[in-house]
Amino acid sequence: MKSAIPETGVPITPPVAGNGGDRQETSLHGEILLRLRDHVVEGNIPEGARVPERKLCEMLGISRTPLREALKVLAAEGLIELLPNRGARVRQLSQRDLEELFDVMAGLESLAGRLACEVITDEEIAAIERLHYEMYGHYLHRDMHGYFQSNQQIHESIVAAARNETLKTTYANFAGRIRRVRYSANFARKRQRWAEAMREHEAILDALRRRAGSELSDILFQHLRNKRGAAIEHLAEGQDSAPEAAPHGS
Amino acid sequence: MKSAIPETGVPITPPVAGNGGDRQETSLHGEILLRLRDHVVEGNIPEGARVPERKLCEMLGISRTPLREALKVLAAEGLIELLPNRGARVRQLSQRDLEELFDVMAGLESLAGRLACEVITDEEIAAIERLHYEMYGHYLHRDMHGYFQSNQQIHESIVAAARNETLKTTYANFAGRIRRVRYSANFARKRQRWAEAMREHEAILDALRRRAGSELSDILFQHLRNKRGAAIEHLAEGQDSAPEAAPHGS
DNA sequence: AAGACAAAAAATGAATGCAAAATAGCTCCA
DNA sequence: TGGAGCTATTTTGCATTCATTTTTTGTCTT
Repeated sequence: MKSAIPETGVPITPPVAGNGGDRQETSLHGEILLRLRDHVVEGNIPEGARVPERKLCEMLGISRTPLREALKVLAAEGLIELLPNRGARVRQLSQRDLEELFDVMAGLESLAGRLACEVITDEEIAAIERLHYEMYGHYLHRDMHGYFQSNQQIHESIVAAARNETLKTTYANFAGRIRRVRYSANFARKRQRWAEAMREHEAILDALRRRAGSELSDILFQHLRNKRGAAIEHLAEGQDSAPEAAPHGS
Repeated sequence: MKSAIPETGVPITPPVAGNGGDRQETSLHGEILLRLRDHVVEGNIPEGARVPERKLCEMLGISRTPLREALKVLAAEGLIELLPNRGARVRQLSQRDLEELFDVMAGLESLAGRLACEVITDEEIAAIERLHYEMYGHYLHRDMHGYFQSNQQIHESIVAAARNETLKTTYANFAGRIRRVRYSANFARKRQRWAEAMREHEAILDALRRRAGSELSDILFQHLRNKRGAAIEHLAEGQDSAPEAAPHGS
């Protein structure tokens, strides 16, 4: 490798010499794609901010060609926007966009539940039950973060139990798009909504045990619909106007 | 066999001078993407066939850079595969892949139905009813092709009625992936299954009229599940070994 | 004659170069 | 002082070029 990384910018991750580490990805383009996607999903770039290619190239230590390929893919995934002749910006989600995304996620999880009922094993159910009680513990201790994690794991377990890689990939894609929001959405939970969510989770588990596919499908959809409501409300309050260009005084 | 593609130098479509005609797309890359996607979706390239960049460039009359960008996007969409250092090939769907795709489509339509019930207007329902009777006419006349079209239009109308652009886009993506199969799947319909499908459509319309969301969701899922069954069977019979080179002469 | 090895040819992956478009900067004027 | 208009710089889009990797071809050995 000869291209000395211009010292202009700080590399997004430590400049690993070999491949990207934990993920097996051979091509530079693929590696770039993974890193850029993470970088965007994790919210390191302010929403709506213009992101000059040159800067990204310097940050990543590569030329523009593979970067542009990665950008095109990220745009296709809905994470960024590509304005003709005007560069890439992190996609800014309107309230309507969020509603739509939440609904699609709800549909996917609802589908996952239905499919899971057809093929889930007792062991998988047992594992989800364990997560459920773990989550219940967090609930009792008012441990928001722990609750969030267990909750997420439960939902992911259901998706995994559906044994449908296509679904899983699609689900992951949407999850990435709303990840930022999802997190804050979780903290939006008021005490009451929290208790409600716990009850819904009981119902989910119950339907799952009985392998009641269409029932579970309904419950999951409603559960996520309620979540959506909380999330959107929360965001509507919090970020009314200026989501970018933070006033540099504070 | 080396390439079922027209010989070198023949553009896929006449080299439109201005913009792409009916679609508004400004960038060359975008134009290329649309054309290539259509080209693949319509099945002009044999499945699993290697597609040399050079040849495509000549066909499209462009250089490799925008073409490669488009290929990356198509790969992200699941239409083609990109083997490292070994070029692009049209993605070959295994039977399992198809099952998964059909299930996800079923989930998406099921979701669409549920959402549609919340917001659909009487006019939209009336339009779907018209399509339904039109389809029934085709059914009575044993007009397979007409039936197929009306059927497709009904399903698309339901998706449209959900008023969720994200869902619509995602649905279109999956529809593209299985389009080839979908078509032949349709011809797989035996007389009996056909009658069954008509009855299911009656039920769909009924649930829609009553705005019975979760009921419609169930019916749609089952309807597509049955379709899936027919399609997969058909393909398992017909294309054991050679999944390409469709004898479309029949 | 069949298989193995090696060199040539071709294809891919990435970098660089160049023209067009957009943004920034500057001058001039009311 | 503030804005319209023009110029310079930056940035994007695409073509071209360079370096590897893969594939093909040809020869030699057993």
